[in-house]
Amino acid sequence: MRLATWNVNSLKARIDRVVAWLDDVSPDVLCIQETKLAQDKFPHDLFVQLGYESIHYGQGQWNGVAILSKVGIESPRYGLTNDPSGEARAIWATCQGVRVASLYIPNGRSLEDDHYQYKLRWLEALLSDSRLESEQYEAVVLGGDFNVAPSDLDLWDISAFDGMTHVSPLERKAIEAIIEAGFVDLFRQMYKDSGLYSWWDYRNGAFHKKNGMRIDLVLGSQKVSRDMVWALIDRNERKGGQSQARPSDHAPLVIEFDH
DNA sequence: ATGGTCGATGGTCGA
Repeated sequence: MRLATWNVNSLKARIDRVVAWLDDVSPDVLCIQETKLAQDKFPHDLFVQLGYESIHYGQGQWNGVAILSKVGIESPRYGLTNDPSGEARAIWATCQGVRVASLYIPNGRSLEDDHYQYKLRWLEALLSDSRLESEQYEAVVLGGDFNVAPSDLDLWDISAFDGMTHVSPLERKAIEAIIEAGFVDLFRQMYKDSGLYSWWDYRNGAFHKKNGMRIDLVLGSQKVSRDMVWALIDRNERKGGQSQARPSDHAPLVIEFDH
């Protein structure tokens, strides 16, 4: 199975690029974050023309997550069991026997902000659901924008992140807790190098300066980890250019495993 | 190059 996750930063603004990318890469399953679409605005019919069934959990101008699948969608679930807010940040489906989540973890904003405590509560609720789903399914993948760089390898300069979110010990512990619950950071399993990022700020020429972070992850259960074949971050998709529509600030992460 | 993000939105916030 080829599975990808991509924070598109508005599906409406990105639809041409998403369609072209699906045509190029042909993932069996695509987890999308930040659709920024109301529930009734999602282009299910367009994706059907490309061979994909889809489910969407939208709330309008912010957030919004979706799963596209060429191999079926069963047992959809919206949100988290103990969701701290009700924002549209999690959606689940079974695709060809694989339990898939598309996740958009809260940003946190700053360590002093209430939104940071919300982020930590949200990650706790995700840990709880990850355990629940693991009891039901052997193959589980949690794909999404985690808004956490798991280690110092996952950003360009740790000194630029002193006192910032995305790297704080509590956020990293929350990711580590999911890993201790039996999940594996599938991209990191394949590559140990620094400098491999999935997000670059639009501002200050960050992409060209290689000032990025690896905050988009696919966490897989042991079964998926054992069956991994390859992984890649499609950083070409972060490029702009005069002949191309504007990019998202995130690049897609693609994994392939025997299934 | 005396500026330097983007998207939803319709003044300003969120990332």
